[in-house]
Formats: sequence, C-alpha cells, structure tokens
Amino acid sequence: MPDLDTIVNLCKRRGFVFPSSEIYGGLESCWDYGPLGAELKRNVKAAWWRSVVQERDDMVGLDAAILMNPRVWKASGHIDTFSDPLVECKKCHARARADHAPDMYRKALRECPKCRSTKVKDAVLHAPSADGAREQGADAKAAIRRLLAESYVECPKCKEHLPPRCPKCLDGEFMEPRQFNLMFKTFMGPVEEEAAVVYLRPETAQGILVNFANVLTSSRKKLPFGVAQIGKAFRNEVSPGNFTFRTREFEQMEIEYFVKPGTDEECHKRWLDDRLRWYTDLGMRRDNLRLRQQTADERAHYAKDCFDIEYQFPMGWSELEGIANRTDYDLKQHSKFCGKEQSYFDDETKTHYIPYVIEPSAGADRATLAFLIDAYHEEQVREEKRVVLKFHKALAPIKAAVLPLLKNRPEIVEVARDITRRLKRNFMAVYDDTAAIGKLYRRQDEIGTPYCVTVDVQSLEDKQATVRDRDTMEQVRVPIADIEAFLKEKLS
RNA sequence: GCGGGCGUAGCUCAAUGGUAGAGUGCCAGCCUUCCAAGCUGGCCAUACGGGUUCGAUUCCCGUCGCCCGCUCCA
Repeated sequence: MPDLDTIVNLCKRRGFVFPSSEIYGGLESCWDYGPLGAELKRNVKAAWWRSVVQERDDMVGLDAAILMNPRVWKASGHIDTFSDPLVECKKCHARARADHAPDMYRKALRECPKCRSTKVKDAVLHAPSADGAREQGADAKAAIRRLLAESYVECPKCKEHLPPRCPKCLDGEFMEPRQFNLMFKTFMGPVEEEAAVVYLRPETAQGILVNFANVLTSSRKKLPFGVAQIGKAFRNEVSPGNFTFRTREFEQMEIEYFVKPGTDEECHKRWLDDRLRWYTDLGMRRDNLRLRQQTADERAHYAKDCFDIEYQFPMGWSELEGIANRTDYDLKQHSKFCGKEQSYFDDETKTHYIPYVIEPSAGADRATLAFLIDAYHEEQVREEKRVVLKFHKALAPIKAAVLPLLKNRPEIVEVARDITRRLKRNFMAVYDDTAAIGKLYRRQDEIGTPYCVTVDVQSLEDKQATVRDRDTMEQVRVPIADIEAFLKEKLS
C-alpha cells in the first residue's frame, strides 16, 4: 500500500487534486479536483447513480438545495444536538468528549488517589442521568455541566468519592465545557440579521426526507422504494485532515430507502450486500474492505442499527459509508414540526403508517480517494519502476490515448489525430506526441488510461494500429476502421 | 481548538547572516520503427506579512497551510 504522501504527490503532479486556493496559501481541509480528478470523481458518482437509480425499479433521484428552511434542522435535531461538548484538562490539555469524560476517568484509574487501593477497576461511576442531554437543546449544556459537577467515582475500598479528573494525566481538572456546533451558519439576504440565519446543510439526507411526500405523489412509487441524491454537505469538523478523507466541505451520495416497519431489518441486510458489492464490482480489492457493525454507544440516538463499510487506508481502517436503520425517527420529527403527517397509505392493509428508513450514506470524496489508493501499483519493468493506476475501466479519467510512434512524419500524425477525433465522440480520449513512445506509455499508466493506440509507419500500409493494454502491456493490431468499435466493446 | 514537528522549483531533496544548487518534470528544436533513449536550448523556488540587521531564505514575532497525537465522522 502506498503511503498517503505518495498519493498526494501524484495527485498534485498529474492534476487529480490541488490544495484549494493554493496561490493564497490554501485553506485548511479544502481541496480542488483538477482535470483528471474531476473526471475520476464524476465517474465515481455516475457509477453510483447508475447502480442505485438507473438500474433499479424501486429508486428515483433527487437534487435538493443546499440551503433549506432552518426549521428543518430544528426538526432533525441538528441545531440542538449536532455538536460535541468538549472539555479540556487544565494541566496536560488533553481533550475529551464531556459526556464521556467521567467514565473515561473511571476506566483509566489505576489506583485510588486516597487509599492507594489498586482495586479501582471495580469502582462504580455515580452519575446523574444524562439522557435528556441530547434531545433537550439548550438544556443540554446545563446537563453536561451537571454531569461533570455531580458525578463521582466511588473507591470500592475506602468509599472515597472521587470527582472526575483528566483521563489522561489522572490529575488535572477540567476547564469549562465548550459546545461546538458543527453546522456552518450563513445569512440569507444582504443584511446580517439574526432573522435571516440559514445553515449550509450538514447532510443531504434531510433534503430527501422533507421531500418524501412530494416524491411519493409525483413518482407514484409504492413502498418499498428509495430516493438517491448526490450533493455537497458541510460540517465544522473539530479536526479535519488526511488529505480529502475528512474535509469540512464534502460530497455525499445518500439514499433514503422507505420500507414498511417490520421489514426494515431484512431490507437493511440487503443494502449491506448491495453496497459492499458496488465497491468490489468497481475493482476495489475485497481484502481492503470490511463491514463493521457499530456498537450501541457509537450509533446516533435515532438509529436502531448501523454498519460501516470501511476501507484500509494508509492511515488505517476508516469509514467509507455508513448504512443505518434510522427507523421512523426523521419522518416523525418532521410530522411533528411541520404539522403534516408524513405517512404512507398502504393499499393492501388500508392503513396509514410512517415508513422506516434505511440510509446508505457514502462519501463521494472518500470513495474517490479509496479507488485511487486501491488502483495504485508500482511494478518493476526492465529495472525501472512503473507506476500504474489500475482503475476499473468505468472509473478511468481518460479511456484511451492515441500516440504517433513518430511525430516527424505528417502522415502518421494525421492518422493519429483522426483516430483521436473519432474516439472523442464516444469517451474521453487524448492525443499526445510530446515524447518518445516509452515515456508516453508511462505517462498514461500513471493516470490509469486503460488503452493506448499507437500509429506507426506500417499503419500507413496495412491500415492497422496497435492497441496496448495498460495492465498487461500486451499489444494487438486492430484495423483502424474498427478501433472505435473495438474500444467501445472493451470499455463497456 | 490544544501539544509537538514542518514549510527552498510542478515533484524529490541540497546549501547559506552576503550571487540559492542538483535530480526529475515541463516546454521548444534535432533525432527516434513500441515500453520513462540521446543531444541542444529554455522554464520554474526560499508559504504569506511584519521585525532585528548595512544586508534575512537563514534569527525573532504573527498569519496560513501540512504532518503526528487528542477528538470526530460521510
């Protein structure tokens, strides 16, 4: 596996990804897709759309606005709970989730600071209930403060009440907890009035959920059915990083799949299979993928069950896609907040009910990065290192390059340019004559072009050209008149 | 946001309180009959802003960005 720096260098050098606004020193966690990166990401998104919309009868697409009525985020819970209350140690400056800190302290404790008993692993944490903290908005902060003030670990031996301290140095007290709301705020209209505050959506999902009724009536779909959407989302992450893996502006590929309650668990399983297979069908190595069930405390409060599809990135196993069973939580919330029941009328049972929602939520940038890393290969060819991106044909930014073996022969150049023109009508193709043939091949290898077409002197006689395969480097002669059809066949 | 490290050409890396070098890449020309050939010429850099100094890429401060850790997620 290449290290991340190798990938970052290649991306910069060949025009896959550049640092955003680089001439001004860049902007933290923001990246621009260059000419090849734009093609690659487009292909990833197109493959996803094809798989989850075009080829299915039970799915339709949607493209909702990034800016939405702020009440959406009140209903979804994002305004109140999409935040991490953090505390920081006054001594060692370690930080921890405020609501996890007391228990982290209990687990980290080796001996009682009072009686020196080492049996503290049996210690019990006494804490006021924090259940209300997540749902009650403004009260959440007070609840956290109460949690930190009132909870204590009781030493099993001397019964001393130990107030929670820093789980890292086991000594420092905490600073005042701070709330980070992860939503980007902006202002609708030219005047920055509080009344005009709107948010950049932190997930595309709500755009689908609030359109449930619209899609239902206009598409005449029956349960079970789903809605797919690709779009930008924004989160003020505490710590972005690892190249395009965690950025504050990112693109999601999300599905909300509506099902009859009771059928949700089986449907959830089917989506796990379908989504995992999507990655492997596009050439991602199965060994670099795994499915991991989230533990109860990892899951969002509304989720009944959730799995992560993880990829083995250079920095470790990390999430590509989360597939959650969101139950009827969202549609119920919107029913409550908008005053209109977001329900479905079931013709068979003649009953109204609020559907359950299975949500496969993938990161377009993460998928693009994973496909790039997975495609990266270094090989030894004649004592030289060959760098080749073995992209699936559907993902390769450029499908074919046309190369004249000799550029000082106008007849050859003319034939090659003519082939290029014809290929461009069908897919991304390029012409290149700026180096010797060996270097031209290596260039195309490094950007993952599956086929090179080489025109030589003999081509003028026999009207054939050489088609060279990226992965095997094998060559076949193909009549020039057939090249368009030949490559279309190969690439389909 | 906190702690630590770092920032020299498109990329990889040298050097220096006093003219910033190499490899590679890229461009042009010559040459070249299939896997990073050769020759000639050319292009490109001390992240940004301020300070100290006769003089700063080097020393100091700030900003921005990157990397590692804490934390979090698509």
